[in-house]
Amino acid sequence: MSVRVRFAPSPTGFLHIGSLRTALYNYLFAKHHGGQVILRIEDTDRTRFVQGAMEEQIAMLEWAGVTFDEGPHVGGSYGPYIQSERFDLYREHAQALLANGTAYYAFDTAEELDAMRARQQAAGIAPRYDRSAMRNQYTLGDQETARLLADGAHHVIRLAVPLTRDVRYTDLVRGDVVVQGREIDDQILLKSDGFPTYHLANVVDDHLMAITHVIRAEEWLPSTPKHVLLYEAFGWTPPEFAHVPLLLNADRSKMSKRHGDVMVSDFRKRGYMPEALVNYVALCGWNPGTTEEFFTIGELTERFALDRVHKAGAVFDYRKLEWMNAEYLRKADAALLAEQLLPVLSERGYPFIDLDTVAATITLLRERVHFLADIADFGDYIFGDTLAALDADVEASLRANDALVQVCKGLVGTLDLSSSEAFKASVEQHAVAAGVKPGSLMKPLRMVLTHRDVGADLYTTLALIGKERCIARLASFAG
RNA sequence: GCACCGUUCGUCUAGCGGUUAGGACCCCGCCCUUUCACGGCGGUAACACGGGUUCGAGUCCCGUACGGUGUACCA
Repeated sequence: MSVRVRFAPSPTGFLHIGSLRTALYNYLFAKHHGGQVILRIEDTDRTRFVQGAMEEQIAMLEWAGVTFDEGPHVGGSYGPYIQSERFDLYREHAQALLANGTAYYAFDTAEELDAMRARQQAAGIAPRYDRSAMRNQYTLGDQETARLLADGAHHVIRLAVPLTRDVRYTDLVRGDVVVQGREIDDQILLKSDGFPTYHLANVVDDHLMAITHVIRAEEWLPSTPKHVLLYEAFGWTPPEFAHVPLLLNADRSKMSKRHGDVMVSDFRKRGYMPEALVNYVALCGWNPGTTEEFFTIGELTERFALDRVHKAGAVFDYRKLEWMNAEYLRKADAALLAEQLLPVLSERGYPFIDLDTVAATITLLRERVHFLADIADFGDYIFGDTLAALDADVEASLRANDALVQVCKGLVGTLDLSSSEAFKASVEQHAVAAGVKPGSLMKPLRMVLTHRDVGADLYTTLALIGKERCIARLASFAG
């Protein structure tokens, strides 16, 4: 049987970095086995729906290179792929459960349920739906239930969890998991508004869409027994489950907004390359078993296996991500990067610069920065005509350097940028005349010409700035 | 509280009974470079604790501690 996995986000906002990783693992696993990846939108909670969230999430996924074989945006033969368009299906299936006695009607109000929980809490017992004390099909009887239903009373449908047995399943990441039935709540399947809960919709859809492997985050682990029970109630074979570890904040809590950027769009905005983000995130919880750590998404697909997924959560290390982005920045094609940098440059008000110059600047400076856009700042003395203001003290000490002033003056007429050697020779000539070693002039010269004390090789930098602008800068300093 | 899951350097991790416990990020030192960075070399740093099992345990078992997740008519 062909592998079919699904990524099932709910359209309540932007795509979380953890969701990206879950989607990625699904994608890698399916593609590794030559299977299909399905996108399904779980919008059964009408109150949390956010307009445009689905499109945003798809866009971010595609930016990262995670694509789908089926989904609301590409179609497929198991649709519709949006749960709100499948409501009849859930109702029918809930009815089937009612008919075979694995589900029942309940009529409790929110207040009654709150009171129940308060009582349980006071008594020091676990809050769980008390089937024998609340207003439901069991306590009311079939006749009263039918009457209430006929009256149009608000009701829900709950799963009748068998109290006396264990529920067990094998998790592909964690191994065997056993939970006692009495620990599992009588989960609501169909809400009083007629909409299904996640639990029902998820099981029905996974079955109907022929999903073979459910790969999702660890937070779903505690509710998996309910799902296993649902498959049983329907008489279906459950899919394989794999619960992948969470991405964590530095304090080891579930990765969240308060501790830094968590939306994929944030990372994109900050200038991360998708290849770097995917590579890094893949390594949070999975490794190939070797010491290699650079992988394209294709290589990840080749190597990925669920049995090499780590069990414990991974603290998200922004610094290592940054390092990895820098690595990708150094290896990427300079011409391609130049095209990406061009709009940034014009946004910052630099005059039009030809692509080759931008590419050459990127090649020159990329190993000194972590992000492509940093080059726009770092290379301001190449891209712009005017230099950043000089610190007053620095300027004073520069002007106090007689030899430097003298050399700069001389260079105005004789600066030779035809080659590195020619440049050095022209500096040397004036340095000797001024009675100083040429080497001692390199730093101050850089200061005069770029207003920076650090940078790439001076000759190459100057060549990029161009003779004309260099001479103007020398003249403005020495003149 | 209860249930489930987890626990190797600060962080990501390798390890699947016998290792000087390896790699990467970070940090530090040296080299390269009259700058910065890259690069190269080297260094600091970990098996949560207690019992077993075994000739031998980071590796297997049981406890304890700590942490996380869940405990909704949210997903």
